[in-house]
Amino acid sequence: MARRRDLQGHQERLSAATWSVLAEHGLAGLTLRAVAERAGCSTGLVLHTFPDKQALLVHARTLLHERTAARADAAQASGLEPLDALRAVLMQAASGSDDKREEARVWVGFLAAALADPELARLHQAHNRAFLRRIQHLLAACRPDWSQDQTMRSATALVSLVEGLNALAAVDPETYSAAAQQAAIEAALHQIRAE
Amino acid sequence: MARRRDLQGHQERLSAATWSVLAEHGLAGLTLRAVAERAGCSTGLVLHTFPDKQALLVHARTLLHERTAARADAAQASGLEPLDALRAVLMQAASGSDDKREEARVWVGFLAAALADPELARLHQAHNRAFLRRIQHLLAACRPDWSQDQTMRSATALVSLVEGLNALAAVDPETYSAAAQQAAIEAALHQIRAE
DNA sequence: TCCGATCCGTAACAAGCGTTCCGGTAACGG
DNA sequence: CCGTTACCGGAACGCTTGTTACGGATCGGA
Repeated sequence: MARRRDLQGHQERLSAATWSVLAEHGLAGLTLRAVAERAGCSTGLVLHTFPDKQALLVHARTLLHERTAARADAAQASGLEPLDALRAVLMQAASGSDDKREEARVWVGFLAAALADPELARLHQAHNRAFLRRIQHLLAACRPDWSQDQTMRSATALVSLVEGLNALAAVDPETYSAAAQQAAIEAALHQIRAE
Repeated sequence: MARRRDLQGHQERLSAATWSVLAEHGLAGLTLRAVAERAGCSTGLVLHTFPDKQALLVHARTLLHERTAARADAAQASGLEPLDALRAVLMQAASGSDDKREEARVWVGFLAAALADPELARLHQAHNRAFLRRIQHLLAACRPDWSQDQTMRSATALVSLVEGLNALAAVDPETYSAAAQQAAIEAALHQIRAE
């Protein structure tokens, strides 16, 4: 026997480095060497931790979703009233702060990578549909009088609004500032309440 | 003197090939060789038509915007009532048909490329802000009683909704079908009318 | 203490990239 | 009809990429 490595720790550290590089240098700059340098290790460690580059991307994408899902869980639990819970979930999903905007850039990068990689596309679909279901359930609690169709339509619109805000803020943070995003979400919530 | 080349024709053909490759193989598959093969020419012609790869991307991005702007102009002119004009513009911007969905994939690709390329980011901002202003003006015609702030907020929400629908439909066309997109846009328009 | 198994950094590999350059070729003017 | 000139294809270059293989470093157990 000999020294035991911290596999899970390496995976998480390399995934974090992947996010960082992806946010800063985009998809084209996301090389194994750049990830290794950002993580402070060699490219050898990267491919001892993951079988290949795609596996690294898949792990980073999955971990990103788990983080956001946990954050959404916390936001959802914080709100007592159904509408407050819905607001909290939508607001934390939007890219208000700087680190959230970095996360939005990473999200756009993974989205573009999913255009060519079927596995990443599968992951994106699964995660986005889970988010859609979450909003749908919150919406049903807010408006139990709505039909399932109407609830579904409204959930689709809310999710599209939030992800559209994120995507646009990733490249144009001035126009889509935190205040502009909050105002847009608040207006959409107002519609939910009033209609 | 000798034979004269069709510079503009080559530029347009290569830009179209760029869109096609970008939609099918993503950012990573967007190589000069792939573009040349799709256009049915050699890589030499590509770099005789454009100084380098970035210039090709910039031209393709600009041409894409001009096409969509022309289509938006046509949609805007077709509607007699202000609300109908707004509806027509939003609907043509959404990715209902198959070729529109391909366009949405291209848009996502350029968006991700803009994360690392400042020039592409500049173009994206300019084009998106122009679209935002267009919606803002249409909205002002629909609701002259609204304040400028309220008009601006609503325009931001509408643009984010449409671009979010496009981005999500690019990777998950089943969930974000043409019908789902139209329903989401129609619901947003209903809010404009009712509020 | 020393052995041996385990882990990781280094260096090399082939493949593919953007880009350059030159030779053949096609078209126009005389 | 022919010579000149502009144009384009294709091969080559240097570089970077993902991936692999090897050797040294490092720790646990006897």
